[in-house]
This record gives sequence, C-alpha cells and structure tokens, in this order.
Amino acid sequence: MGDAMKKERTVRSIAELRALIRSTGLRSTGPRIAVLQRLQQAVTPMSHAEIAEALEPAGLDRATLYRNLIDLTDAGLLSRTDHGDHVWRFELRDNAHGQTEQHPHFTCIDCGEVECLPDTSIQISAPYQSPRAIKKHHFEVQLTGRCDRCAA
Amino acid sequence: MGDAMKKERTVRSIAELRALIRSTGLRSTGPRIAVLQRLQQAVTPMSHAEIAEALEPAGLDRATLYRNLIDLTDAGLLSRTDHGDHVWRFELRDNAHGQTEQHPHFTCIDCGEVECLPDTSIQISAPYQSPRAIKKHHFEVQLTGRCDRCAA
DNA sequence: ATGTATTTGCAACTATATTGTAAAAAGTTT
DNA sequence: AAACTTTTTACAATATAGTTGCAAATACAT
Repeated sequence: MGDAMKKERTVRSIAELRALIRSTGLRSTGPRIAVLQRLQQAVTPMSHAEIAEALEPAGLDRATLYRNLIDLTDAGLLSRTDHGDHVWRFELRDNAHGQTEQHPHFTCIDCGEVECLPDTSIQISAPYQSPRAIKKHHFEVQLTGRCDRCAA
Repeated sequence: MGDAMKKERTVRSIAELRALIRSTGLRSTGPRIAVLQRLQQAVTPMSHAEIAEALEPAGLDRATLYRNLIDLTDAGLLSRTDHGDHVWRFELRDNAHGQTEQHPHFTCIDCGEVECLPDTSIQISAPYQSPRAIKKHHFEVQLTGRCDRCAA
C-alpha cells in the first residue's frame, strides 16, 4: 500500500477484542478472537484464503472461518467486499458500531494487489437522477486498473 | 437504469457482427453471434447466468458460453467486470478495438441491480502517490450502495 | 471439393463456498 | 462451582461456479 493512507490503527488487546465481540451479542470464542487479531495486523483487506492460510496451521477449520467471517460482518465488526476481481476480502471496521470508515480501494487487474486510497482522492458530483445513496454519500468506491508494478 | 446514461446504441446486423468477430481473428459461429446479439439488446451488463438463461433454451451449452465470453473478452469485444457483488457481468464494448468507453457503475448491495452512471459524475484527483493508472485515467470505477428502491 | 485448425457439446473435474449435525464450549442461573 | 441452555465448533457432506479434456462437428482457407 502507498504511504498516502498510512494512519494510526487502534490495536486492541485480547480482553478488548473479547469485550468487542460480546458487545455485539456474539460469544467470544478462540476462532473469532484469532480472526480479529489477524485482521487488526493487516494493512489491506484480506481474502478468506489469506486468512485461512494464516490461521489453519493453528488448527482453524475453514467452514468455521467462513461462518465467523459472515457472523462478524453481520455483527458490524468486519466489512466484506469484492474489489473487482471476484475475491471476497474482509477488513476490520475501525469503530465498533456499524459505520465503516470508508475509503476508496484500487485493485490491480493483473496481480490482484489491493491498495487503499485517501478519501479525498475522489469527488462524486451527484447528477439529477443518481441514486439517493450517492447524494447521501452512503456508498463504497472501487477502482480497478493496472498497478505501477504490473504496468511497467 | 436511470435516464442519465441513456444513449444511442449501435445495433449491428448479423452480417456486421460476423465481420466484427472475424476482424478479431476469431471464427464467426452461431454461439458467438447469439451472445453478441443478446448483449447488444442489454441495457446493463449481464451476468453469465442471465446470458445462459436467455440462450440455453436455444440449445447453447454452458461451457461453450463460458469459453466464448472469455474469448470475446480477450478479443476486446466484451468487458468482464465484477460489480462488487461477486458476480461476473459482461458488457458489449461499443467500439471494436480495445478501448472501452468507460463509465462508472452503481450496484445495489441488496437487490444486485446494476446502474450505469454518467461519466461526468465522478472526478478523480490523483494524489502524489496514487497508481499511474489513476493519473492516466486507465481504470474502471465501481460504486456500491443501496439503490432507491431498496432504501425505501 | 478437400484439408486443417478452431470450435462445439458433452462429461468429468476442480475450486470455492455453504449446510447438516453431533459434540464441545460459552455464558447464565442456581 | 454444578447444572442448564444456547451458541459455536469441527468434521463431513453437499451445493455452486467455473474449468478442462476430448471426440465430433464446423469454419474457412486453399
């Protein structure tokens, strides 16, 4: 990821992660804590496969991982997005309750690398007939193209 | 789709589609003409499943369809994109040779409907460290949110 | 017409994701 | 802290999406 988006990331202790999970009504379990711990170290959204690769050696089951990623997403702790390359990627939401701190993503159509862009890089001018979501700025932005490395 | 993007669409005869396919070096076959014919009637990008549903009754094989969608995409006649909902969608490119006439898409995260937006609705201001693709305007833009109908 | 390379259509297969369920664990109540 | 109830796990089985292999059929050049 470029430097443009580098920012302070809240790193939570296991006890804090426990409390965070419990606050959504879900039970605090080993697999869930492991997922959140791994994702809070990530600098870009991680695919299920990447998370699995990181956590399966520790004995985590794939189906359990899938269900947890969905549960944690439904609970508002994660966001699940497809960055244009047909791969689901999961990202820790920075605040606990729902609103995602949004920023645009750029995905390379060759190597698949995902880059976070500063929020200021894109202006949307809502035309007369655009969906209300756009006028209200309730949407996600995804760009796809060839990254500098692959373009070279 | 909103009126904002409604525009003249070139409708090609079968003979013209034949010539178009041949011009890429591919052979002009029934399935390929059927795909192009169907896509030139479409007002939004179509998923593989939608195209299959339209053409299988006429006896088109799914594997053949997959291969043709890929071949026609590689040949530059179609574009294949994932609009954020993990579904590949195919769109006829308006001109024959490579450059897609780009415009942003908006996809509803609830109902999955895809809407084409006018090209003028989004300004990208490339920051110092953004990928070259952005500075050169070689990228696709995809927005996701809740459409008016689902938000109501 | 004939010949060669491409394409089709069918089936088999791979990869990804989801579901069923008995056993285990979390959290609550006593 | 033992007993209880509900959620979650872990394994297997199953669905879904997309790909591959290959013999027969077709496109198109000669």
